[in-house]
Order: sequence, then C-alpha cells, then structure tokens
Amino acid sequence: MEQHPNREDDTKTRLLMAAGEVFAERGYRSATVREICRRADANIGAINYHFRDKKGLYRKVLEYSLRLAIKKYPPDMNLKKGTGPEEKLRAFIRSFLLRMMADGLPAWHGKLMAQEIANPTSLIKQVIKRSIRPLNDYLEKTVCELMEKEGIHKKPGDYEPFVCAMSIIGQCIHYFKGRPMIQALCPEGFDDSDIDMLTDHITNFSIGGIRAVTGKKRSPKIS
Amino acid sequence: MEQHPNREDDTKTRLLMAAGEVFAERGYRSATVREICRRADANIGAINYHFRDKKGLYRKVLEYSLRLAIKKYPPDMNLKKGTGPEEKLRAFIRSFLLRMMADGLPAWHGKLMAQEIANPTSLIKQVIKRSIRPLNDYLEKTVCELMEKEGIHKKPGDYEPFVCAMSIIGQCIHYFKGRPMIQALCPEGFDDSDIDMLTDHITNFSIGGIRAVTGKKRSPKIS
DNA sequence: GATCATTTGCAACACAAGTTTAAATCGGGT
DNA sequence: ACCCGATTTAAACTTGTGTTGCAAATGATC
Repeated sequence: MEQHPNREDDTKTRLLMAAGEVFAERGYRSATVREICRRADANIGAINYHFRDKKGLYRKVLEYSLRLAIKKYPPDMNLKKGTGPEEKLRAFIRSFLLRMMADGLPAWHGKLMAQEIANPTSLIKQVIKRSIRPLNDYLEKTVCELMEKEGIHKKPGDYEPFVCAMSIIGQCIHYFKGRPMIQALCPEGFDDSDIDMLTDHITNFSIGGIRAVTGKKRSPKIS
Repeated sequence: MEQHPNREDDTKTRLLMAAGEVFAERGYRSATVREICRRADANIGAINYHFRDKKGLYRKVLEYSLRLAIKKYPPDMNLKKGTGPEEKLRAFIRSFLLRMMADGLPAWHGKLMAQEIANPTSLIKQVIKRSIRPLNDYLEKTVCELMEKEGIHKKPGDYEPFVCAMSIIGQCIHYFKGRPMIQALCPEGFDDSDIDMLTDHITNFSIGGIRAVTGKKRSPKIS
C-alpha cells in the first residue's frame, strides 16, 4: 500500500520509515503500533524485537529524523554568507513551513516537532535540546540582526527577541495544526500550493512586528 | 477534591461542570469519563443516563460554555463605542489570552476552543460556526479598521485581513498550547502573571505586522 | 549439512476506556 | 402502606491497544 518503506529494505528500516510517517501525522499517543506494522508490512512482534517497545521506536525515529534534519536543514539554511536578515528570516519561515506541510520522505521532521510542541511526550526535553533550541537560537539571532537595523542592540536570550521568535513560530505552527479550522473558516482558498503566499505574509507581518516592538523601545533612546 | 462541582448541585449539573474542567484541560480524546465522574463524585453510569454517552456530554458542555461565553464576552468586548481600533485589538487579545490561561469557573470557554482548534473533533463545525467564526469576524473587522488608518480599504473576508487575523490567533494559541516548550526554552520567566506583558507584546507586534502588510500594498495606491 | 543466532508469525495476555444492563434505592402520589 | 417512575449504583461487557512468550522459519558459519 505504502511506497516509501520499500519492501527491499530490511524490516528494521521499514519500521523506522513507517513509524516516522505515522507518528508525524497522528502524534505519539494517537499512533498505534498495529498501523505502523501494517504500513511497514511487518509483524507486530518485530517492533518488540528491534526496538523493545513503542517508546523505543519513537526514540529511534526522533534520532533518525534529527540526523536527517541537520543534514538537510543546517542551522544557517544554506544561505550564502552576508545575506540580509530579511532574506534569512524569509528562508527560515519558508523552510519551517515546508518541513511541516510537505509530504514525502523528509516531511516528518517538522511535523514531529510540531506534534511534540502541541502534545509533549516524555521525550520533549531531548527534542527541545537537540532540535528546537538550535532552531530557536538561529531565529533569535536573525531577529536580533533585524533589530540592529532599527538601531536597537539586543542579544539572543533577551526578552524582546525571545517573544518575537515565539510570535513567529506561533504563526507557522498555527497554519499547520489549525489547517482544519482554516479550511472551515475560509473554504474557497488555501490549498497546499499557497506556501509561497503564506511565506510572504508571515515574513512581512513579522518584520513589521519586530519593527514595532523595537520602535516602542526606541523612543527613549532617540531624542 | 474539587471545589466547583458543588455537592449541593444535582448530579447532572455536577457532571457538566466536572466535564467542562476535564475537557478544557485535557481535550476531548484524552479526557476520560472515569475521571470526570470521579471529579463530579458521580457514578459511571450517570453519564449514560443523563447524556447518553461521552460525545453527548461533550456536546452539552460546548453548548453551555458557549451560552456563558456570549454573556461574559460579547462580540464587542464591552468596550465603549468609539474606542480606537488599537485599543479594540488589545482588548481582544487580552480577553483571548485570559480565556485560555485563567483558572476558575469561566475559564474553560477559551481552552475548549483552543483544544478544538489544535485537535478537532467531529463537532468542530458547530464550534466554528457558533464560537470561532463570530470571534474571527470581530477580529477581522478590527484589523480592517487598523488598515483603514493606514489608508487601505479592505473588508472582512478579504485575503489580507484574514491572514492577519490568523497570525494574531496563532500567536495567542501558541502561548497556550506551547507552554511546556516555552517553559523549557526559557526556564527563568513566564509565570501566569505575565499575561499583561504578553498582551502588550502580541498587540504591538501585530499592529506592526498589519502596518507592514498594508504598507506592501500601499505603494501602488499612493504615488 | 548440522548448529546456532537471528528473525518472523501468531496467539494470548493485560489493561484502559466507553458502553450497557440489571438490580437497588429513593420520592411522591394515591 | 403501597406502587410507580425517576435516579443511582455496581458489575459486566466490548473494543482497542501495548506487550509478551513461544514455536516455526530463516540464514550464516563451520
């Protein structure tokens, strides 16, 4: 039935792939080992043999997905050095959206993270430390660069860059998790091909937001 | 253990109250009838007797919560007529955050909606129609007023006000559903008392965002 | 080709959660 | 005091899900 978990691969790999798919689209709790095994065309027992239990499988999926993600989406987003912060922000948002919305092999990295954020499991700590924190640091750094252009000097970890980063992430995640509601609210529009328009909107909106946040603080410093 | 479902009330009311609490904090799927009954100090069978089944109970909770919400948070947010759109937006964001974050009796209206958005049930259509849509309309209208001040004429339902509204809602919901992650990312800060700071930030950020979005479109119309 | 570790398939088990049922209890009305 | 309907209770039933054990099959090594 499924394509990606190629029958050529060994059972362990097929399980890993199928599990990645299912965990990504259903989340840890709602995913069932039986569906994973069905998609992997493997036996229920195999999961116990190769990964001990469901959580062991999930742990391996996270590790594998993380390793792939680092390769495919390095923190600097493969942008040439010296690109302006606006373009860095746009690239960040676009890749963040793509990672969550896209289908296919590298799709589940973002979805897994989004699921963890919305419904944390006991592995949330690890996910944050190794996946979310680096992304967030990069985003905060970019935000700081944008603030710098407004004449405000902030460093990652300060209050303003942090909440701005949260506002940006929040928008992106909302467009993923809130898709059913958005479809219902606005039935005519928003197929998956609109990621570019979405990227434009969130980028513009956020740049304006950052500008406004720094603007509030600037007044005492200008004069 | 619990306070609100007062032992004085009849079983049906106690069940309704307890269910509101549990559904609000756990979501429909993760909530269990057994916990609801335990909190309501009622028998398992009572749910079947009074509400047919879990979904029937949930439906009644939504109806009751909606009726209360309309009374407590009317669409115009009880602002005096003639208030500026900035203040309307701030009031909207603040009440939206409060409804999700607060504890106590009227707390679960917002939480239920947020849970529905993040994990829709089969009743999502009804929730959207009667709760979310009106709120969204009001928000879009406010956004349009803000755009008007920038010299751009848009009406609710147009693309720009819609995506701006989504960006605002997205930020608010992220601060509710993403609380565990935010705590982990920024352990020092963010107790529940920071709603005022959050309101300030999201309001400023969003006003700047709206300004930026209209700014992009304004250039051809100005000249 | 025999032996051993690895892998698979199947069935059973445990457990949690929603639902149902039948008996017990209670409260008014006559 | 008795009866009848409404309510409450306790227990069983059903289903879905994770886990485990075991026998059979497979494959590699000597």
